[in-house]
Amino acid sequence: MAATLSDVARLAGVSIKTVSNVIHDHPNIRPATRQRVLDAIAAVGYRPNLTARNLRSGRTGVISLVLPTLRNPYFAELAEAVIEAAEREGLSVLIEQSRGADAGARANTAQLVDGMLFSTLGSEAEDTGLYAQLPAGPHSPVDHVTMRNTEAIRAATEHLLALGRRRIVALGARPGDTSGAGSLRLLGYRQALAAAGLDARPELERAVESWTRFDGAAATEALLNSGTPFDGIVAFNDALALGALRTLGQRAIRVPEQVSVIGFDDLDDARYSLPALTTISPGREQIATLAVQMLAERIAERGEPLPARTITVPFALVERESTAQKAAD
Amino acid sequence: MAATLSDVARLAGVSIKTVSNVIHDHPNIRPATRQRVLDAIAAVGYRPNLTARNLRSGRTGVISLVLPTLRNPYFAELAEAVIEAAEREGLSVLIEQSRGADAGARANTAQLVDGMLFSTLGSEAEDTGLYAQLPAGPHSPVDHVTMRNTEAIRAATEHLLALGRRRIVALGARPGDTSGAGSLRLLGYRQALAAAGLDARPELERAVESWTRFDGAAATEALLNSGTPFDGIVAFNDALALGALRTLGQRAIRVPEQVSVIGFDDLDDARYSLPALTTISPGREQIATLAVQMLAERIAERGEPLPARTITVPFALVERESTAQKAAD
DNA sequence: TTGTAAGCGTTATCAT
DNA sequence: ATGATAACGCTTACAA
Repeated sequence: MAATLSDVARLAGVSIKTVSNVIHDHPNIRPATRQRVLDAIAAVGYRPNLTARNLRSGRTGVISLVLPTLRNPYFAELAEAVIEAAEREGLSVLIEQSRGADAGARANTAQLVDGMLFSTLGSEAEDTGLYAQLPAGPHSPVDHVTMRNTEAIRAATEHLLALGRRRIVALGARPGDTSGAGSLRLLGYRQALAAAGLDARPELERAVESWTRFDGAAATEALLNSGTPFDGIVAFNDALALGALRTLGQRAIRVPEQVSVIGFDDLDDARYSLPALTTISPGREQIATLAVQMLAERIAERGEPLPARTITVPFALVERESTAQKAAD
Repeated sequence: MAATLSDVARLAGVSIKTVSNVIHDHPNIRPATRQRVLDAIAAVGYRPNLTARNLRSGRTGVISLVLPTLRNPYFAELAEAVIEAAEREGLSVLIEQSRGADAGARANTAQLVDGMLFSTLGSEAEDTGLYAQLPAGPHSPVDHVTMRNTEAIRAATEHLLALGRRRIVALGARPGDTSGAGSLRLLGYRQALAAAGLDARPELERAVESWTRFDGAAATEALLNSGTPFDGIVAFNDALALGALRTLGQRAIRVPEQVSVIGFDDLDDARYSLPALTTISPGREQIATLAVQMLAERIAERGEPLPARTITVPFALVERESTAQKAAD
């Protein structure tokens, strides 16, 4: 149905090579010929067939982004950042939902894309940045753009300490975790307490099943019911913090007057919660940009396998209402 | 680099046609031959080249979803639903962000995909379901899966009326709107009031710039400042309703005791707000499923252009805390 | 400056 | 039951 190169060539009375030359702005084309070709292109409404071009070039201009779910605003905002970064590199993004980046799920579209981005590598629901890999094989090198999990939560905790908080809850610890964002963040919390000369209190390290608003609300509920006194909450992500705010609101506990709350992720939601949530901005745009760039490099260097690289991006603490200074202090 | 059909054929000592036959489970293959081919496939780690297959078949197995932004949970949840529906049809989804489905943006990946889904057709930021179209041309027929905008808001308004509310605000009207979801929903609101024998009060129809949490909060602020008394809010989407809840919370106005609030969209957020938001569930999964199916049909019927079709899906009213019956009533 | 022709990896039509 | 071989639409040496 669609017009092809030879349709155009026939109409213009030239060879397909000449048409191709015009399309690719090759030098050495007589202006008259060029014009004739352009007219023919317009006349038949020619659009290059990208599939054929892809077969020839071995590239598709598409990368895939594998993430657990778009319903989680963290991943939705990450996806948006990736799509924008990819567009800047002239790449389109195919989104694939998959818990745990199992090879099976990858194989799905692996032949269709030039490269793949994973928001999480293991089966842990937690994420720490982005992984980039060519679709080549399971053993090809993986680049990683990550964030300063430990330092950021340490800074968050120190922020509450500086406000005079002394009974600070770590919301989001996970029992058996020894790796992943959870344990890195717990470490930062403990470091901050230790540096301030405070003892770690196990009853202030609250475990959750998953880093969701629901679990944040439930854990806060349980915390209140336990009677353990506290005056600050360092939540390991914004969803947990927003859940905590909900429970505190329900129980009529005032934030920030009675309890200071800080999150991690800087979701759009954090700006509109009541009160607006102080949080760690992990550098999402930069993570997306760098991961896409590294992947684009790998795609370009096809054949010369670059060694796996890891980049860590800086974070920022965004102060909002939930940790505002108490008026009477 | 990757093994091809002829690599396999050479190793198995057969022709590529035979290999292809084995791959496609064609009949009439001697078991011994089949086994030899399968062994060869395993030996060289052969994976079919999808790009070549696409060129041959004229299909890519990819559709694109064009939407304004993933940061808006409405679109993120819609995207998730579309991706899941597409997976069921064996399709992958490429996400493209674009305000207003201008032809320029479409052309981008049009050659790469078998079909396109738009969450909004005109330049209006509002959406009403999904539009489905082949990448063929701007004049090809467009299918539309939509929701009962008017009936749903009418039901929402009647829900508040049934609770005894009489001064019900319509939050989300837009000044010059004569078409699109906004005007359809305003119509439903007015119908409900009229049916209840109530006069429409212009001061209760509150305009907003955009259907965001921010504007919902601001409009509610303005409403309170205006001194206009009201006891219910029908928000034209959940974002507006959540913004309203924020302002009401800040002003210590109790929901649902003093004011009942109902939204539209049934976002995940609606479940976790304080109080949890009563809302209209517009049948998002069904919209996504039907739109993908219609598109898949069009892709299959390539050549026999089906006429443009429109399907309207049913809605449901989801009762939560924000319209709970007042205890003392 | 332009044309001819090979080849990307498949699928599918013919023979055999 | 299997093999040659011609497309699919494009890019690109190589010729002319």
